[in-house]
Amino acid sequence: MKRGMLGTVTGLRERKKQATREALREAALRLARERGPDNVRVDDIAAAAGVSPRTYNNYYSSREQAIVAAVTAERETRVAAAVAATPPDVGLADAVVEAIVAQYTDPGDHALLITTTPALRDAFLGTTAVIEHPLAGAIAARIDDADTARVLAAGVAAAVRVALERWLRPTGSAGLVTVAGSLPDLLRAALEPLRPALDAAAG
Amino acid sequence: MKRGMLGTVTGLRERKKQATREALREAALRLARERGPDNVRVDDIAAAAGVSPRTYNNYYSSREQAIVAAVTAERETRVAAAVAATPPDVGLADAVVEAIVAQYTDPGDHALLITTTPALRDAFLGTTAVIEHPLAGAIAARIDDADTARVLAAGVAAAVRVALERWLRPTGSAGLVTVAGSLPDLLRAALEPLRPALDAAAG
DNA sequence: ACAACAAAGTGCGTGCACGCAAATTTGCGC
DNA sequence: GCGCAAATTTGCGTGCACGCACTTTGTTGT
Repeated sequence: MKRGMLGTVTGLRERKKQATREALREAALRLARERGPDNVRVDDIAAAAGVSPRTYNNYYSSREQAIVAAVTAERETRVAAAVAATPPDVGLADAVVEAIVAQYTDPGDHALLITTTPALRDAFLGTTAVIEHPLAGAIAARIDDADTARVLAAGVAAAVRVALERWLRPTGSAGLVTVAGSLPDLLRAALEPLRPALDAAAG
Repeated sequence: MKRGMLGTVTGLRERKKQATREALREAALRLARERGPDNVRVDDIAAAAGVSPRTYNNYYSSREQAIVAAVTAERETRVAAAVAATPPDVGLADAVVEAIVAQYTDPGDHALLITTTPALRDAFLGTTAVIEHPLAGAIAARIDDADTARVLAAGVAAAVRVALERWLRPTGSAGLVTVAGSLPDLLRAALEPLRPALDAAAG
């Protein structure tokens, strides 16, 4: 198997695969915008991407995943990269928090699309799990304990999920205020309680 | 609607509902043991519990949930109760860790059944999310910040999930040792990195 | 260039989750 | 007891995820 100097595979196969992946998620996003998320069948997405319906499920394992994948793109790798690129004199807690906040600051406003449908909300919240492994790798590079890094990454991902839940809920249940501030603020607030754990592991 | 002095509903309706729930999960567990998890259709479970197949999905939203629900029973409420019952002179971190370890010490050995099928493994790992809300309540009773409690509970749940993943994986991928110790040990190890966060919130 | 091989795409069949609306059961005041 | 309103159960239809076997398409060694 021919490979580039870094782990990236240069073969036509792999390029075609990524192209199909991208075609699928972009088709999904476009159709969801046009018709509304509920009026898009999985067959439509597959047809728009020029593949069979069965192939769709070789790439995405639920109808909603393609849509949220188009929105979140490659957020997970960029979070990990941002942590890895942070100079060592910045504390681990700061590195992680800033990386998260930066990557979750949404340039294009996809919030409207996501909040529309409950199933999309859930799929979107599920994406927090994806950052877990890359982030664990980035943290492990700064502390020398891979197991601890894994737990911390999982904790961070969980905190991010909590922040996103608060952001997506207009109101709690009964009259309680639950000030839904800006997403960056919510993220910082949710990550705050984990700072001691990150600092302790890095110290 | 008539209610007891505590939140519990005394009506026949609610009792029947819980009875159905229990009948379903016990039927699911029994059939899974008898035939093996893959040879149990959702219709069989419903029939064994004396309800229609459609009703099954009014109680459990996936085929595997009933089985794991039978195994985990009401672990989540007992974890929360254990934390709440811990005397205040015990640190929050100790209270949480011991409560988790105690409730995840499995009297009946269901490990064999769970590890058999990938889908069951996933469903079992999914149950960690259920302890999140009760645990958040119990933690919130000890620190006066509900938002922080929520994040900490989510972090703890995530750590438990990591521990369970390690427990269920015989080996990593390539030759790496990854000593899969006893579950209590794995739980303590996974929760260790979060202690600073718990202590900081309690202090 | 060509053959052998591996990997991705496809069609089909099965089981499943869930929305919806009709039928049944339960709780409660009379 | 009686009947009404609400909650629960049920049947049905639809869309979906995925295992499996097979075809198509890159890739690799000679």
